[in-house]
Amino acid sequence: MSATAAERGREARQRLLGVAAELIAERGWSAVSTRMLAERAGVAPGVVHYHFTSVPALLAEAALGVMRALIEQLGAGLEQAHTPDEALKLMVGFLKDYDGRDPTSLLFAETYLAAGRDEGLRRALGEVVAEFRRRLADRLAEHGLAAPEATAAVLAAAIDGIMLHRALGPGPDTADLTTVLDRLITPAGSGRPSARERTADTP
Amino acid sequence: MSATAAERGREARQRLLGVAAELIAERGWSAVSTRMLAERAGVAPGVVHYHFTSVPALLAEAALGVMRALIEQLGAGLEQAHTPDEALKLMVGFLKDYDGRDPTSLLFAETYLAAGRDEGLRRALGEVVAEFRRRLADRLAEHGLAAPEATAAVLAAAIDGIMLHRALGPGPDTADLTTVLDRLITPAGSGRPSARERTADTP
DNA sequence: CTAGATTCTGGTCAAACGTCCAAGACGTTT
DNA sequence: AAACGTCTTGGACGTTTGACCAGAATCTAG
Repeated sequence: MSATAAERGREARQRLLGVAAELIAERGWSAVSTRMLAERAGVAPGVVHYHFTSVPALLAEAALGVMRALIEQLGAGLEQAHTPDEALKLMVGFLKDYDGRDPTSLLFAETYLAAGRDEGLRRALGEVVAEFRRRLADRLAEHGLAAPEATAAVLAAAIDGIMLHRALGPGPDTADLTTVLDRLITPAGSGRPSARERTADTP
Repeated sequence: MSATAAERGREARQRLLGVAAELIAERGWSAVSTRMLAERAGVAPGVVHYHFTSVPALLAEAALGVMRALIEQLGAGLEQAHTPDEALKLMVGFLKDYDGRDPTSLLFAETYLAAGRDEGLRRALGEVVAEFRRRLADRLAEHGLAAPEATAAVLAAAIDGIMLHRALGPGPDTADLTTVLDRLITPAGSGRPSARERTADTP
């Protein structure tokens, strides 16, 4: 088996993936070109089609890689949260880092849209989102919140939507956001969370 | 002044705007080309640059036109709503029509992203969203809801985010969605029954 | 040291791109 | 009839695109 040659190849491949994620955010999914990728990655144009079957295939692999890593990180954080409030705080904290104008947020949005035009990408991305929703719903259900799946879906969607809107201009600050989103996990008519609308048994 | 010639010109211009909105949704913002637009609009390629200074300028005008019209329509509906619940029902009703895979939803998302790469478009789109948020916040404030601006921002963002996520696969149905979003306009600890159970009492 | 993989280079290819323009078409005005 | 304003035509321009490939380079294995 080769060691140095294969390693350099793997490195070039990885560099291309990283550069692809950057460029998707900067220029938009369909505006990323073979030569752009090659130049920024510091390789000859031909290398792109040596490591990947096509440019869209490279973009899809790059985007899914970043998204899976991030979702995994956030999901792992959720496992540490002991109350829905902690989970919410964690998610709002994410909103601080990813404000809709940064490369990661843009990559997410671009990938969402590209998924609508690529069946394979759509399926893969759908799985990533579904898994995160499931993990969040599990956390919420553990604490007896009503309609945990729907709540998780709305919460996750709200986070993404807020990122999108923020890119257009200033929105509510973190404190106000937390106050409002907190309503989602604090059912009406209760003085304290998980006191009245409890429908599931906590283990 | 000419009459028929100018009229035909105006018609071709309008047709190009309509076709541009379609193609942005179908192919993505940066994948719409001069010849594509001309062919579908049934005009010669040269007509595009006769009526518009550039392709991006045409795309921006087309997208803003559609979005302004839609936001205006929804805003007008809000003026008719007498309670936050009615406003919420109206917005969830919109979600039924625009589910994230339809041309209008895609146009919205594409324009959001394109705005990040075009200062002029960003400003114009920001104004459209801000005006809608303002109208929604006014409605919510009229009924004494706490933090009406932040609530309106979150509600509007949640709607957009839900549309995005829906494009990837089935999410919660309308009823569950209404239940959860209802929490946003029915603060906890208010002592009042859930908004769903109330009918038309005004404080 | 040679034979065999693997990776990289730099260029070619047809096609499509945005933009522009000279010439034609058409109805109105003089 | 002639001149005019407005819109349309179809092609030309230079550039860039995705994909591809023959050969050079580099490394491993025998």
